[in-house]
Amino acid sequence: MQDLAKEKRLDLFARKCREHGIPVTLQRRAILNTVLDLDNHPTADQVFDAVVGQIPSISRTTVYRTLDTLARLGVITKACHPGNTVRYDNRIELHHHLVCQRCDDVIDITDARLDKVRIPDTSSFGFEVIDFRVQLRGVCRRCKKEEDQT
Amino acid sequence: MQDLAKEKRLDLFARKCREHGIPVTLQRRAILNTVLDLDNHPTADQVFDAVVGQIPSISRTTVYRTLDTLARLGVITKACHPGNTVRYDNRIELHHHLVCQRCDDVIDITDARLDKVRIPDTSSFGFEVIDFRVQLRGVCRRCKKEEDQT
DNA sequence: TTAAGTGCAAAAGCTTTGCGGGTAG
DNA sequence: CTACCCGCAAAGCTTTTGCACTTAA
Repeated sequence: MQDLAKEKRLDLFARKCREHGIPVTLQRRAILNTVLDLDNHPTADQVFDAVVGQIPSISRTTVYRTLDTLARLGVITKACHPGNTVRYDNRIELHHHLVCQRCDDVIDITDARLDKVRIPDTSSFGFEVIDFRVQLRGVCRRCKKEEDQT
Repeated sequence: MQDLAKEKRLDLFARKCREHGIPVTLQRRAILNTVLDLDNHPTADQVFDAVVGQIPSISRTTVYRTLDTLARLGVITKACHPGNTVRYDNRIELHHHLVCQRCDDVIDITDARLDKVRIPDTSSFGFEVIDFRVQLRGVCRRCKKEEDQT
């Protein structure tokens, strides 16, 4: 990521910390900084490997905790990525997903307008598109209720 | 899932097995059957818990292996679902993903037309949409090359 | 018959937890 | 000063591997 964009993100981070009353620590800054440099959807472990270069004494635990914190603050996002904890889906026809950002629940929806999305040309990536899916990200009914009670 | 749809899917499975020359075993049928009943994007472990009721002697290993096989045959799909192996994304602005179904790699793309997707009304789910992302699923350059060589 | 699948046990990964010492505000 | 954070070690999960036995075609 470019330096200017990085500066802006670090500022955003500082502001969010003040808003939420959480301290800006050396480790948090270093971890954010590292994620901004890593461009390909790293796992927590990959971030750890990269950040150890800057702070040799840092622990895995801190990296896991901090990434979660940064995502909660909205300074980075969690990517929906096929990973170790795979979920299986018994629908093979075109459909879409509501993904709750609080509880990670996924709800199926069908919508004719979404089905008609025009697929962009991906040949410059050498990528052949077979099908697609729209993820609508937000907050589900249950989590919204819990929020209201707080 | 309704009985008719289930029958059709079990037939599809049988056909795919013949095509690929792999045996239709008792376990595979039971596991597929179970996934078709389970409607909410189950993990392998949740499928195991459900299928043990039918075949008490079945092992976790078989469930893991079979789900992978079924997904390879295209009889079920893997859902991109936030799970244990979370990936983090340093982009917080609107963008989309090319997801390779062979190697699980994710490539970022931006596309003005995709950005303009009309979000459907999700109020009947009590779901509040905050943003969205289009996943284009297919085969990446590297995997396509490997396929050609085989 | 025979290639492939299955179950078991053990290993390998990944992530979380509890706790004493340390640090930002 | 004081609440919150950090590192460590250990526990807890989930998933994969190697091997001998069993089974579908």
